[in-house]
Amino acid sequence: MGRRSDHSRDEIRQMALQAAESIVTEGGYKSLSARKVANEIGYTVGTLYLVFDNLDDLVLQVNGRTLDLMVKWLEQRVDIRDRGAETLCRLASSYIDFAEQHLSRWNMLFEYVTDKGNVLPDWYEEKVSRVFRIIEYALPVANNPVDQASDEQVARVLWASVHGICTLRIRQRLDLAGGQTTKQMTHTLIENFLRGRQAT
Amino acid sequence: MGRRSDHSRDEIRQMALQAAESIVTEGGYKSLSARKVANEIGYTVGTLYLVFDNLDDLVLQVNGRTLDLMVKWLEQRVDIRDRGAETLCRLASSYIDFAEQHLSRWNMLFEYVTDKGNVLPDWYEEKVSRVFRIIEYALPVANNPVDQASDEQVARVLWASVHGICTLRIRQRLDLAGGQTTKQMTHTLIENFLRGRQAT
DNA sequence: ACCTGAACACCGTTCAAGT
DNA sequence: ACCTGAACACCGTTCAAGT
Repeated sequence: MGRRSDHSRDEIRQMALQAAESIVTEGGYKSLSARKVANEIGYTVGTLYLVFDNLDDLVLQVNGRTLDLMVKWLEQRVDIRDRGAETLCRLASSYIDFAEQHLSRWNMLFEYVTDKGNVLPDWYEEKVSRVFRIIEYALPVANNPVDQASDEQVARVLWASVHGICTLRIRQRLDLAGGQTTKQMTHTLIENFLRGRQAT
Repeated sequence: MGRRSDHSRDEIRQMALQAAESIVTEGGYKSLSARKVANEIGYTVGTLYLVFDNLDDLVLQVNGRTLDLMVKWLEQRVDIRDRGAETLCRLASSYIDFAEQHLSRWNMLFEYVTDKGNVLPDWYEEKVSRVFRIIEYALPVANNPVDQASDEQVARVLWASVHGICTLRIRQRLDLAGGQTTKQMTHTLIENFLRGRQAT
């Protein structure tokens, strides 16, 4: 056996990531396995461990790419120079659309629970905060910036909230009370919150 | 082999659920396995499948009990006759405390993604809405109930939001911007939202 | 009737051995 | 140097066979 050099280390990595993505997209993250990925790219399992630390590492890389995709998705749908409630609502709607459109990958994004303390590498944290930054820029300027949470803080509060609505909805933990849609819920949230923020 | 009747069907179920809970609490939901549960209760794997449809079924039952525990936890910490922002903040804090105190079981609660459509049985949905009802009762009466989302709707919006903050925090997807704690975030959320709701 | 335990078809991960 | 494939220690799930 051994020695083929058909592909560079990095090529194998890219191939594996793409294969993993299509497996997850097709059958959900529970259907992902090292053997399947290896098979799909025409290598054996062993090779995968030359290129990734373990399966969790591979998952993390895929999740990183999902975050990249999400940033692009949001930026394509909202003009980053716009601000205000309307823009934030459009961002929330786009976020929900993304989750629905890439359901399996979105699920994997938040399923990932590492065994030891859930610490994430810096490059990953950076990708996460890039999402938050989009929200931050869309925040309307506060009326009374004194004794107010900073924009950075508000962006996080607001986005975590939108995310919560989105999760519970997708995980079916949220029977739609009174027939409100997920988008309506996020709009209720954003409008009331911002009104309250201006009325300090 | 066969035939022991040391325990009734239901006793075995209870034992298995308790064993599963302690396994999850100890080592996280990823460490849960049918063989481990069987071993812990002194039966073989086969027996588990006489009592549960499959491992997902067992997980769902455990999750149901976690929800019961959560309801009790919240009710113990907040007087259900109280209403208003302060009460809601206390509920949010208690929710976060619960997640931290029962981290592994809380993680399992939201990890559970069924393969087919994520549909959950009625008895489970009922347990979920019991949590929402606690929030609903704590909502202050709206100033201007006309053209307002109903209390039921607002309760869901608000609680999904608190949940989102809690999730992202626990999953480490939320670097604490400006050093705000999770509890501060929920309070910012609740106070601004309610102020906005009264200021219609 | 109740439970077993072996079997099936899978896993993640490692590493001596081949080219 | 690069990759293999067999091995190890696990999985979930089923079901003929024992008492």
